[in-house]
Amino acid sequence: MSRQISGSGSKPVVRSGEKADRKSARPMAVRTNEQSDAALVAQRKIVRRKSGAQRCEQILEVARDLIFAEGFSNFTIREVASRVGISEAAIYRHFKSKEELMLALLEALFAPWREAIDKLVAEKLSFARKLEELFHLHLHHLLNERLNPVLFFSEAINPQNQKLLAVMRQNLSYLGQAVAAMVVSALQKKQIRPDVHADALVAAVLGLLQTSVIRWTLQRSTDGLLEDGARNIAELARIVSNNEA
Amino acid sequence: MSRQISGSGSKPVVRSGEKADRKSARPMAVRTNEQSDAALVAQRKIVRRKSGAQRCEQILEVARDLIFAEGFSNFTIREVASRVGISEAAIYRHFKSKEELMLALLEALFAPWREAIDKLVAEKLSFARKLEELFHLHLHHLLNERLNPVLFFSEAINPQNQKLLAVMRQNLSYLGQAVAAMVVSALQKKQIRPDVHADALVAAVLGLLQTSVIRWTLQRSTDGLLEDGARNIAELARIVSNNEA
DNA sequence: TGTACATCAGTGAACGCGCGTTCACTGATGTAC
DNA sequence: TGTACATCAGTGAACGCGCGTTCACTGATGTAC
Repeated sequence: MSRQISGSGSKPVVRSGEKADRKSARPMAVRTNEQSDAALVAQRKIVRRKSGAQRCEQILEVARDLIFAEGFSNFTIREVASRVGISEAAIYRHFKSKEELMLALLEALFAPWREAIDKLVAEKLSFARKLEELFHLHLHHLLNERLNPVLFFSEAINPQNQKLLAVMRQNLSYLGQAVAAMVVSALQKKQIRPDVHADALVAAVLGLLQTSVIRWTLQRSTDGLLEDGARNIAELARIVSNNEA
Repeated sequence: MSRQISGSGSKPVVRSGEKADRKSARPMAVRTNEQSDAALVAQRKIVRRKSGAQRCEQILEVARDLIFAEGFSNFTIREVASRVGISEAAIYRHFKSKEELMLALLEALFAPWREAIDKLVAEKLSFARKLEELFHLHLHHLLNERLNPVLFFSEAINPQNQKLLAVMRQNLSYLGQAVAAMVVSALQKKQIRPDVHADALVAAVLGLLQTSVIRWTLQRSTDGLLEDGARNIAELARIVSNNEA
């Protein structure tokens, strides 16, 4: 898009120097003879190595931060490599392609989220409390763990990549099933009015969760996000609660 | 992404010939002396002109179809131009930049949608009926008028373009205000249980609408979409309806 | 009814850029003897 | 404890490609006289 507005700067800078700075982590304004090991290493363009596993984690972490903070458009192999402090080619030592990197990132993001949901479903709490906890859990993962809606939407938008789309669908349906389990259990325990349709309630809960996500995505601000969302979901729980029981 | 899989084909084809074929609209396998005017025109690379307004509309129409069917990733000036049957440069006679084209497209998409919503809000119907109509209206515009969620999400994802993001936000809040107006009116007319919080109900309605959109975006199928959505929103209306009145 | 001319919708070719990916090569690291 | 060597994480430079955009130019169209 607005390519002429190269506001981000920092791109046409000599990259090797950049990396060295990041690694040696000291001013090093003018090179003198009493250079440190780090500086020498930097001059020789040798980067301290990390084991494969460590580096993989680091790359995923950087990618996660990058997408969370700046969206998908800035998520390039060049940018990830630059932030990690290695060359673009080095990324390919750890991930076969950009797509592989993205799939690995998705798994790293969604796995803990699914675990947390599982744990919650199994807990012995009232329906209202469970909804409340689910909402907090969901937003916690979105905001603090950077399980990013951006990631989520992005490949729904570029349906060229069927694998990523499938992963998205899978995780969304996971959430749906968890909510359905909660609703069914609450109906059995008569915590919910018996005339409430389970499917509709599930849809309403998912809708409220998604509304919060979309609101955050569009506003990029957490102002009132948790409060409003929690209030709405509590109100939904109250409306369907079985007062006669 | 998967660039090696150049499955889409049709890209590295000589482009001028492609255009000519589209215009002359006949086989024209081997050129003979008894060529038609159209073929001659094609040979001379002269495309029958359209007035500015006509062409603008056509370009927007093509862009709309393209994004609706194939998502954002295929939405390029080249592709639009190719489908319209003119050169890329010609697009710039009608739109200053790709961004301008997108803003014009957004307006073309959202304006009728907003009008339809306004009309519905003003109508004299029960709350349940209004919700039902709103749901149908929303999905009708999404699916038939191709007011595309893809468009909607896409720039939420690339927050580099603040103008587009602003338009999205604006239209979403337009919908929110319309629903709020419906709810407030229904509360006044005592069609809704008086203990229902307006904000929460608005959020639930928006949530159900968004759920339908996300479901369609991820599944790209309308199977059961209208039925399920309508059932859920009817159920919501039923749950909050004032039975004592 | 011609004619002269401004305007306007079109053209093909090129541009600079950023992207994902690959290449041959380098030097550190771990390990077997 | 050295030494030889396979492996592995790194490098810089280049690649081909698709993108948005610009260029000088062309010929059709509408209009004033």
